[in-house]
Amino acid sequence: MIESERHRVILSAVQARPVVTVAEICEMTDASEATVRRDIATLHMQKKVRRVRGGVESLSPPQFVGLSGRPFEMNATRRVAEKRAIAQAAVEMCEDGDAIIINGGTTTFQMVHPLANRRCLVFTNSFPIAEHLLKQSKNTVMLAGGTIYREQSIILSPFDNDVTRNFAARRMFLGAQGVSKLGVAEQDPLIIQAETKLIGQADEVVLMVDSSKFRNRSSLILCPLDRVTTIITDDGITDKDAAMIEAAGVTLTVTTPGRTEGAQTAG
Amino acid sequence: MIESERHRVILSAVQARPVVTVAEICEMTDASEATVRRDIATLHMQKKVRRVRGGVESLSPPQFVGLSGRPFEMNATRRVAEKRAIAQAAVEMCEDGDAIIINGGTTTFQMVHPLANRRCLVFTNSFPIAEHLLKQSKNTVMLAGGTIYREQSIILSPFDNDVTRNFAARRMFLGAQGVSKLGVAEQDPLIIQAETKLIGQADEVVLMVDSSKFRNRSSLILCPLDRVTTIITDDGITDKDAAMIEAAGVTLTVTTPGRTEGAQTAG
DNA sequence: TCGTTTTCGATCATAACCGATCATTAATAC
DNA sequence: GTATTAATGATCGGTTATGATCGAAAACGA
Repeated sequence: MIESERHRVILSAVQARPVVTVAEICEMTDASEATVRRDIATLHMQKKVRRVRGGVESLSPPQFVGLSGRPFEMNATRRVAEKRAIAQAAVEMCEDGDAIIINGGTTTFQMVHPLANRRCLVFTNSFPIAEHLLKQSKNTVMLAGGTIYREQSIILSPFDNDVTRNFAARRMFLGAQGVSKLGVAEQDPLIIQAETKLIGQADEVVLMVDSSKFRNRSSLILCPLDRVTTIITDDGITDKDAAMIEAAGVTLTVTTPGRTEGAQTAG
Repeated sequence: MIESERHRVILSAVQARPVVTVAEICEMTDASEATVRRDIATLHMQKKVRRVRGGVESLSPPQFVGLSGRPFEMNATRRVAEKRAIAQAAVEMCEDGDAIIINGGTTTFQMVHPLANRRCLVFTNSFPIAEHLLKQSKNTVMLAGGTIYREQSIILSPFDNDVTRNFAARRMFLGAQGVSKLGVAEQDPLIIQAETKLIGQADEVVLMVDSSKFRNRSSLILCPLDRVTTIITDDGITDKDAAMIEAAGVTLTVTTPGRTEGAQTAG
């Protein structure tokens, strides 16, 4: 087995469960202990995994797994201030009693805090979002059924005929990896699959992306831009991108991360 | 089980109930008392848990409001020893790779700890069970879709065509409020509804009830006794009840709460 | 208060793990 | 074909974790 192959095996093993021992990896790869240790050292240097005595563990789970208090930690996510402001603006679009869909993602996750004292009907495919809303809010929570994918922390069912098809919402809130005139883009096929299932169940689609996402090029297009009703972003957006959005007939809401309240609407 | 793995287990266990004893952690991790003490000391230094005489406790007591405001954890503290012994015996029926269904309940919830180092495919309608298995075990977790009911902490969908129908398991593990020759009884119609959905998806049904449940009179019959393959209970069961079970052609497993190993099978 | 039981901390031998080194093998270049 | 390089596996010494033992300390019951 070649080196990159082993690395792949290790990475996938680590995301399948919290911790994998050296011996287990030896067995999986038919490599010697020495080689596995070298692989682990390499991946550790690349910050792909955390090395612990006896084996490796995933880099993310200490937060995602380590419940107690806040689910997956802010530290893991970049541009928290922007995401918080965007999430705040998103929640301000909701009223008590609304039926909304919140797709899993680090930006949408920020909605759980402003949602704390709302009473909406929330459908989500994100385990951390459901967990947080359950424990810290009075919203009614509905969850998609299926396998829980640890890495993405989303729940996805291979079957089409699940509870998702029976839920109709006024709005769906959605994060994404990239936005361009080609449409809304993601990187992970699994996430595409999960989002595609939900996107048809809402009248309006609200896309929540910080301004850096307009510079991202991701290969997988989720949907065209005109499927989106509203885009919420931060004030780092360029005039050119703003023009592009308005040209597509999409409402643009620009937030100012500094202030808590700060949400100015334009377009 | 390596160090970081044990730490995970401890953190997760502490979060499940207010205080966990050293002996309990030994059992969960297959480690010696000395090692567990060292682990506790380490976590205490890291301010992850509080070390108390006899075991560990959570740093944040208020965190213990489960999904609902109160009931889950409180309820779970009744007859814990019995429930844990029963859960232990239940897990011993499982092998790695098995597809099993675990219905929500305080008795079945105790299965999450012995399941820590198994690798099964677990389908559940219980949010807390999914949460714990996800965070502290290597098992693949599948979750039923639907509304999350805080009081019962189960997930239930009003629709029949959900992911549940596509899951076939070897065994289903089930708790109940009462058992008599009339059958398996519950008190909450919602729980009846949830259990009915699952009970048809498994070849064998394993009923986990502590011996006090044989004296309970609940009005809602879930299923007749002969739908159950095995009943696991504790040694408080009367000869009369044992005879009744055997007369119904059900295998009876009696556990001895005091001992760690203690599971004697008869019938 | 005393004696009993449980829990704790320290010590030590053992075992597991790690890092470094070196010989061997495989791949590639010349 | 050989030479060069990288990767791998085995070995070994040092380090760290582990489990058993035992005496001390703390809780408990009378």
